This record gives sequence, C-alpha cells and structure tokens, in this order.
Amino acid sequence: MPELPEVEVTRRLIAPLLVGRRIAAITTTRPSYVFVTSPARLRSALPGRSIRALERLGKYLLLRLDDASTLVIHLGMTGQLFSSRARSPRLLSATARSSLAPEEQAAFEPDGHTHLILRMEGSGPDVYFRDVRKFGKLLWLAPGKGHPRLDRLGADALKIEGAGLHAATRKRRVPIKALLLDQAVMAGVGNIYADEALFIAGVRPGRRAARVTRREADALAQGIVRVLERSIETGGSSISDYVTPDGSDGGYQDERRVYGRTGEPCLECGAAIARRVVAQRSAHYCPVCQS
DNA sequence: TCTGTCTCCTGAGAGC
DNA sequence: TGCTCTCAGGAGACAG
Repeated sequence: MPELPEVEVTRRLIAPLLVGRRIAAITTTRPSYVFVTSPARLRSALPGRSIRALERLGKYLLLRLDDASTLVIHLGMTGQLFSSRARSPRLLSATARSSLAPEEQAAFEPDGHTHLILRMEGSGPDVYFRDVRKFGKLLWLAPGKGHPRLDRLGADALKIEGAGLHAATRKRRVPIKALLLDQAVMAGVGNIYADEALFIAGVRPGRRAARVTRREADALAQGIVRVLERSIETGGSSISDYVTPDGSDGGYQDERRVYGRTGEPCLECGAAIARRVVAQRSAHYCPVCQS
C-alpha cells in the first residue's frame, strides 16, 4: 500500500527512466475506475510529449510534460510503477507464480492489470503502471489546469511540525489517527506510518484529536518525519504488492513496531500489540506504551 | 462545517 | 478439492 515513502522511492528510481525522454506511444486497458481521464484522451494527449520533470505531491506523482500539461498518477493500494526490465515475483499474482517453475517466476509480461504502458523512444526501457485493485488513479491535466484533488492537499508530511499539527487538532472531535490520515491536514501519511508514528509518540490511535497536547503533537510530528525518512532510506515497505521500479523489495517492513504485529510482543515493554478499528481502518498499538 | 458511513475493486486466506 | 465468505484500504460521495 504505497504511502509517501513508497511514492518518493518510486519517484527517485523511475525519474531517470522518464525525464528527458519522449513518449513514443501508450497502451491502455478499457475504461475503468482507474481512469479519471479516459484512455482515449490519454492516447491523444501523451504520445509525442517529452517528460520534463517528475515531481511528488503527497502520494501523487506528477509527470510534467513539455507542453506544460501534467500526467498525475496515484498508486492507490496496489498500484505499481516500474520498468519493463524489472523482475520480481511481486509483479505476478500468487496463482500465476504457482503455475510457473521457480526459475521462471520473476519474469513479467503485461497482463490485464497493466492499465498504462508508456512506450518510450530510444533504447531505454518502457514504463508500466499496474494496479490489481484499481484504487489507483490516472489523471491528465491540460496546460495551466489544476484539480480539486490536488488543490485540497495539506502540507507535505515530511515538512510537518508540532505547532502546525497541534493547531490542526484544535476543536477536532475525530480520532487522532483519522486526522493523520486526512490528506487535507497533511499529505502523504497512510495507515502504516500513522500507526508507527503514534507508537513513537506514545499516543493511542483512538484518542480524540483535540485531546492531544502540544508536547505530544511535537513528538508526533517528529515521529512522522522519522518513520517516513527511515522508510525512504530503506526503500519503503513491501507489505503486499509494493515493489520498487526495478522490481526489488523495500526494507521498512522489517522495522515495523506495531503495524501488522497484532498479538506479538511490544518491542519496548513486551505487552501484546493490540488491534482495533479506528476511522474504518485497522489500528495497531501497544496498550501499555500508548495512552 | 464536521463527522461517520458507504462505495469502488480483487486477490489472499480462512473456514467449511 | 472446491466453494463461500471476510478482509485489506485511499479517497470521493453522501447523509445526518
């Protein structure tokens, strides 16, 4: 489930394959939930365009094109953006993996989940966007055009500070975890890193946002930046479908303190990690270390 | 305006 | 072995 670190790692690794190159042609699947902009519109807008820059805004990737238009990509839950030369079993379903001999399992050919193929001019690799659950988004913005999805985003989570976070919690009755997941408050935090940051700060995910003290907000802001930066350093979290653009796994899944560790001992106190639903998301926390 | 719920989607895994 | 059910979650739409 790509959050800010996974998107940032993707940006850093895929940029050299895209920036400065021209799109020769694109291939799309039929219209679906993935396409905010229709496949037909993408097919007319993208070929022939050079990519000037690849930027990140929260969990969104922005491909800046030479005609000042922008291709916006959101990876959703299971989105994968990778090189056509990438090799990873994570690029195959378990069914597909099981039907292949071990030495063949890393091979990948575009399948029905590969919604966009950017075929690039020159001898370099092409770039695939694949998304099994179709929660990802592909959106093309005409030159000079914005979009409400992007306009609503709050400050980048890597730049969040205690004062700003504390101000955002005032008079908010929602659980603090719901606030952290609100992309209008800060952009980039998802379920995994919200849980991890709350553990570092010693705050339970279900506590009302307005009851978080200034001191705790400072700790929470520091915790958010700390887990995001550490995850970027390790290549992100490969918990389900995420792979880096070259097909390798991230490393942060091995450093999780609470997320997905229900029933396992807390690394600080040994108590069993608990799980409950907060804001319709599973929240993992230590009932002793977090209050 | 704020908050909570529903919806979209599909593979994995549990249970029978 | 095969079928059915539940779960996972980002974010927009909608109701109260």
